[in-house]
Amino acid sequence: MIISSWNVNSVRARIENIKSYLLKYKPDIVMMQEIKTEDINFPYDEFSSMDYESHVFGQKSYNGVAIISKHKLKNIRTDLIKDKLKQSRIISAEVEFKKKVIQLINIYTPNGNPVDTEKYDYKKNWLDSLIKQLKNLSKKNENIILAGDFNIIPSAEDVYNVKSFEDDALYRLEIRKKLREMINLGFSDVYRHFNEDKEGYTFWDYMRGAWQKNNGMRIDHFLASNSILDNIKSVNINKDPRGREKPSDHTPIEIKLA
DNA sequence: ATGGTCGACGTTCGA
Repeated sequence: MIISSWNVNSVRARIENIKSYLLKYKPDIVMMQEIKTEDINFPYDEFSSMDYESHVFGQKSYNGVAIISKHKLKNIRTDLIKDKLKQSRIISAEVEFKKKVIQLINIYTPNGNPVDTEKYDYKKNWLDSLIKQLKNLSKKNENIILAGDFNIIPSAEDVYNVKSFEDDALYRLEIRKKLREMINLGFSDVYRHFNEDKEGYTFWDYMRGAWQKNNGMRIDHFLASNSILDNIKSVNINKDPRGREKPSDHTPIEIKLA
């Protein structure tokens, strides 16, 4: 089973790019972020005609997350985080795999820039709320896959020019520590589990020819409960969609379960 | 040097 996470930067603007990806790589489940639309305008029919069911937590113009799946998903939840601003940034669902119920949690963490503003505080509070919830959920179900756009660069080797990011909301020590807190609850950064020091960028800005110059960063992640690591056979950052026409600024990261 | 580029119920904001 292939599970993919992809910040699509508008599901409607990206629909042809997404369909090409689904046709070519046939992921079983895609956890999407930044769909940038209300539920009512989500392209349900496009995906159902390709045998995907859709579960959507949308929002007008900004944010929004969704999970599309070829397998039946259960217990869809969008209430896992107390969000003062009521932004649509988290959706979870359960999928059964080899007699195990795996809880899939799809997140779009606030960007947090510029630092030392209410935006930065919102990111910190949002992450604190997520950590608290993860702690609770881990007690109930030891099989959790948390994926999405974390807007966190884990380490210096995960960004093209660390000097310019030292005081950025994606890399500040305080923010990296929150990722560490999550991992310390009993999770692994799946990409780093399989790749000790290999570059694994998932995002390249539209500006300044970042893609052509490979000025990227690794901010889209899969965290998996250590108890299900044995079921994860591989991880792949699929750079194909980023190089196509009308790309998102992010590219999908995929894990294979068996 | 505050540029550059995307997307959205856009004439500006968020990334």
